[in-house]
Order: sequence, then structure tokens, then C-alpha cells
Amino acid sequence: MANSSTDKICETTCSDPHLSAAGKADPLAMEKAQKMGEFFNVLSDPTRLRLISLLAEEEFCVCDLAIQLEMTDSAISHQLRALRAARLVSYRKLGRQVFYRLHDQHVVDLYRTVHEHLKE
Amino acid sequence: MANSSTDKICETTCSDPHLSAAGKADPLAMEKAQKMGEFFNVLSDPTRLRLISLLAEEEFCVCDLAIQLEMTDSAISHQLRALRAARLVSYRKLGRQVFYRLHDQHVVDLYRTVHEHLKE
DNA sequence: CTAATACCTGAACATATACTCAAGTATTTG
DNA sequence: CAAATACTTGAGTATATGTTCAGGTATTAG
Repeated sequence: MANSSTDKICETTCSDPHLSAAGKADPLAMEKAQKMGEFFNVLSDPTRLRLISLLAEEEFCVCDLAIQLEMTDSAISHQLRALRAARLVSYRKLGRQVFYRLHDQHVVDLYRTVHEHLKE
Repeated sequence: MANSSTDKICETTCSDPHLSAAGKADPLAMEKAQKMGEFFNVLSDPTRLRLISLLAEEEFCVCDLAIQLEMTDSAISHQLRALRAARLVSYRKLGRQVFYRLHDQHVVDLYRTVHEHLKE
């Protein structure tokens, strides 16, 4: 245990007494917090956000995405892999090319919500 | 330049021809992508998300937050600093204690939206 | 005054991660 | 068949970050 409650004085002096009773207000469970954090983490990278911004308009193959972001195919492929793992994008193979698109509208909504939020 | 377009073959063979014309579909600008990424990054940590989940209900002092998450005051204080920097929380001093609360409802909405999204 | 409390901070350390580079797979072309 | 293309992948590296630890500040108590 990282922090024994026994050497905590807040139990008797801090704020509301309800905390003494073994914590009435329960925080988000560790496991769920982890999952949620991983989701936000996927959206915390500039390159992945720029990929999403492009795919929000139409589908693109890896090469086209690389050109538009002025990055190597490899770098783009790595990030697309992360977006795939997070189920944020789907893809279809067409000959040698692989076309990526956003998996659903949900991500776009979230993206636009925050994009608006940061305009202030 | 990280990736010269001149050695790219996709210009002539890949997908839509509009990309040859110096990129019609413009991605999110680097600077904005950076800002947006930093915002999501704040929400990518389990501890910060758990703090937000607690503060979504009521305000708490640092000590109470530490008790409920079973972590040290120091660790909590460091994370609250990050939340402050991102303007996600406000605080008021009362004697020795510092009570934190969510800065506005916007974060809660975002938190709950994703929380619902991950329930599937 | 000193001691204790509530909180903050900087350095150190371990871990995570974004890109590069080299190599590999799969498909198309000659 | 071999060569080229479109994409993927693993290792290496530089950078970022979450927690611990030690110590600091500010307020309260004695």
C-alpha cells in the first residue's frame, strides 16, 4: 500500500466528516480510469490528430496521408497502427494501397467539440 | 525538410489527382494540433481522470483527494498542478487547506461523453 | 518563539512514446 | 522470373512524464 490512512491527519481535521467513514464519494475505478486514459492518450498526439482531421473529410491511402503531413510513410503507418488499435479508423485494401477512413462519426464529434472549445 | 515530395511516386499514381495540385485538403495546422494534443494529454492520465471524477461531485482539499485515491499528497499536488495549468480546475485557500473544484461544466460533459462511449 | 499541519516544488528515476532506419511482406509490372 | 511499389514492422534513440523523495513555504497551535 502506497499510503496508509493511519498516518493521515486529515481524517480528523480535514473538510467534511464523511470521509472518515471509509470514503463515501467513490472515485472512478482504477481499471476504468486506465481504459479512459488510454483512449484520450490516442488523441494526445499532434500527428494522429492531423490524420483524423484529414480522414474526417474523406478516405486516404497511406501515401497520400504522408504527403499531406510531409512525413515518412513509416511514421504515418506507425500512427495509423495506433489509431487502428484504438478502433478509431477502418481500412480497405485495394491492390497495393490501403485506404483508411474514420471508423465512425463519434470521433469526429469529439474532435470538433474540443476544436471549438480551444478556439477561445 | 523531413520528406521531399520529389521522391514521392504517389503524386502520380496514388488515389485522387487533386493531391498533385499541392494538397487541396489541408490538415489541421501543426500549431493547433499541438494545442489540441496537449489538452487531450491532460486527460490521458488515470490519476487526473480519477481526480476529475471526484471533483465532478463536489470540491475537495488536497488531503481528502489523496486519501480517496490512496496516494501521497505530493503525487496529488503534482497532478493538480497539471490540471491547474490546463485551466481545468480552480481553487480557493481556506487557512492551511486548498479546496479544488472543476473550473467549469465543460470538462464534466466531455468526461461523461467518453465515459459513456467506453461502456460498450 | 517552536512544533505541527497542509500543501507545494525540484531532482531523480523508471517507464512510455514518436520518429528514424533498416528490413520485410504483398502486390503489380516488365 | 526480377524489379518496383505501397505498406508494415522491430530495434534503436531522443524526449516526455508520473511517482517518489527530500526539502521548502505558509498557516495554525501551544
